Amino acid sequence: MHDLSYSEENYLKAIFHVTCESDDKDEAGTNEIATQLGKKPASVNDMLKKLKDKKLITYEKYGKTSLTKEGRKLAVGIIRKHRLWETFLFEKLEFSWDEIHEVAEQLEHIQSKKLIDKLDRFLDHPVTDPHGDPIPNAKGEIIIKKRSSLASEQVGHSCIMIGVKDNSSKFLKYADSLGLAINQRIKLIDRYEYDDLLEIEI
Amino acid sequence: MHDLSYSEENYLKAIFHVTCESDDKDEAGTNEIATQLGKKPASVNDMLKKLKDKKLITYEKYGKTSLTKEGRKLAVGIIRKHRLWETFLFEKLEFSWDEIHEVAEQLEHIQSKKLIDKLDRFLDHPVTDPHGDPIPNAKGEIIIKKRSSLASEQVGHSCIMIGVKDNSSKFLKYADSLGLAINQRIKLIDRYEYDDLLEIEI
DNA sequence: TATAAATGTTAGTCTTATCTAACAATTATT
DNA sequence: AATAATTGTTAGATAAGACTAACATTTATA
Repeated sequence: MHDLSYSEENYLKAIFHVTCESDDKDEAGTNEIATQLGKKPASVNDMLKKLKDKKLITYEKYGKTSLTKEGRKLAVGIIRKHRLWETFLFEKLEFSWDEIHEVAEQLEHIQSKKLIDKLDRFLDHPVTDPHGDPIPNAKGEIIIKKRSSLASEQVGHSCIMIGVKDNSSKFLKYADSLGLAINQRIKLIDRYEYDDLLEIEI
Repeated sequence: MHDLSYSEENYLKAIFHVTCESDDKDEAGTNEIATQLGKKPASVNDMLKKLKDKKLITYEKYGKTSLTKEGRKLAVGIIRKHRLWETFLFEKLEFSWDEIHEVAEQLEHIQSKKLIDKLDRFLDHPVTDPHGDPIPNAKGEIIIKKRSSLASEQVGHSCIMIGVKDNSSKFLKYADSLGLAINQRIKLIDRYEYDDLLEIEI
């Protein structure tokens, strides 16, 4: 049906991340997508035209972008692959939390429906990846959990960490060093007015 | 050190197959490589120049090509990845004999030394892939078994099938339907002079 | 609301990898 | 050895995806 290039897949995924997976907005701008992907706005502009021609996004000159039904379906498929591979790397190959993202960025582009279905079964149909992000099912359904960020919690309250926003190796290593992990209970002890630095109890 | 493109990797692999893995010759011609890869000779010519500049092959105008030590090392690395992935697909994900090659063609290009080392351990350091081909070890050593083709055996003799030359899905399905499999004993019953068709007992 | 800042677009260039068509060299054959 | 067949090379075209630099539009702000 749709045969997407490596690049086209990355753009769809990026658009999904800044729209569907964002709490506030449901449209993406050229610059925003460029930042997300580490590309230049001019390159993004070229690709938006192409994706529009393929009817995977809605887009008008100087306007914002969002995924069409078809585009969203494809994006979710890529994210499903990414998160299943992350789970495989973490659970079966004993990769650490901070190493899996980079390798999954490559593995997510492997084209084989059968492979993903079999991987899903091999992993026993996991529902979240090692970072706490939901894994879409084979039908393309994804449960986007309402999550509130630690920064928006009130001092004195306690909560459970269900995921992280920043999947960079640097941040995850830092989180690890603090003892932060998925399903870890966190109590907000204090917030410094000056720079919103949080003091927490793990 | 060397960062190869998807395409460059495929060329190195193809050159390895028609030289190092061949019984008769140790050099490859432009046409031969083109056939192996399903590309045009002109494209191969361009790439040979590039690989020569990178010191991965030896090549002179109108001459034959062979891998340098460095080129061979890289080619073996790709083949190691290919065959480990094939083994994974067959043994862990229950893919069939004829389905694994196509998917491994994609997986072999994933760049992560750690991934391959961990996959190797996960599979318990296999020495041959599901088609009977040897898997190079982590040092890049590969045992190229002396194999004689069934066609060169004498009538009345019996032998053990250790591998197949043609990894195409079409051929492997046919082999399967005949009851042919790795480690299968085969007896050569008769050979027809007319077209060298063989009659065998499985 | 006029202007500055931010954001988005276009035109033109570059690289990689492929192709076709024409040409050149080598090898095989009569 | 002359010629035919095969094999290898070159030049020029194309397509994808990225870039820079210049320009246009929209949004924010003084």
